Amino acid sequence: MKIMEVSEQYGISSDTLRYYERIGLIPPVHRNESGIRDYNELDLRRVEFIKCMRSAGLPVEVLINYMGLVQQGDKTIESRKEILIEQRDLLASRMEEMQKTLDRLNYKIKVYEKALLKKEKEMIQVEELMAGD
Amino acid sequence: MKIMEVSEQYGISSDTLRYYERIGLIPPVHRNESGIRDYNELDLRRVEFIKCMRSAGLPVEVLINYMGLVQQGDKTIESRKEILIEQRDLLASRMEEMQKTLDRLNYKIKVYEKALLKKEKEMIQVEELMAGD
DNA sequence: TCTTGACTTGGAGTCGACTCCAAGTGATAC
DNA sequence: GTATCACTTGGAGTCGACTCCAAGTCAAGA
Repeated sequence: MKIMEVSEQYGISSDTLRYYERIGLIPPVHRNESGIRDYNELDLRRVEFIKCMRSAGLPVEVLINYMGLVQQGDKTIESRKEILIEQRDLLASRMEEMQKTLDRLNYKIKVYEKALLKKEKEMIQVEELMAGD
Repeated sequence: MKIMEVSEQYGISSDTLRYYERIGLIPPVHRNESGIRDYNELDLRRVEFIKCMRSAGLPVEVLINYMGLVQQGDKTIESRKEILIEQRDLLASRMEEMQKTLDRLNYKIKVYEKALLKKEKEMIQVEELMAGD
């Protein structure tokens, strides 16, 4: 699969895909005879994993570190697990924070809706007054 | 309340508080006779609101826009409500995305735990072998 | 054969959101 | 009264994460 197709399939620009490879976030991608990137199954799985983790805001640096450990095989499982636990906890607490904000936004929206209803009512009263009955 | 106290109370650097004021995110803060910021009740409520919204990732630009409308009074309630609804929906969908990642992290952590248990078991078997019974 | 177009590289530029800095002022502590 | 310290300003610098660019290579089509 060529870089453009990967880019379209995952919604990641080819610039970003190359950037990820350059900084070592994704190990060197498989190439064809002409030296052009030809993503294989494993490459795609990595792209998809990174996309998922990045979409939740996990820092690139942490992911570089994690992916490096994956490359080193089973002896790094313990430290990989620790990284994931740390990031999971951070993610969970960010989500709690966001939930608070979400609740607050919903509350404010409700308040505004009430205010708008009240306004409308007043308008109707004015109309009735102007109708003169 | 002086800028340093506000900074400590809300965990926002005084540089950031001044920055927020400069870009119009927070309307000019009350000053004492010597021209030094002296946050009053209303100023503090605004700081707290901004802190909450920023902690969930609402963009500064959107908040500047919203705060500007608040300053213009009741005639802007409709557009303010629309902004909040848009941001609420964006926030909710970001949280859904994050939930997927959270689930995936939890799953991977479990897999790693199993792998570690298996490893440990093998170690014990090796020990038993070396004990020679 | 020449052009088109997708790819390659390394490096520079951008963006959002701060964060730091230098130079200056004014009030409190010794 | 002078030293210290928090404050003031405008502007420059930083950081993370891309995003864009120029110059070059290569394969396929008119």
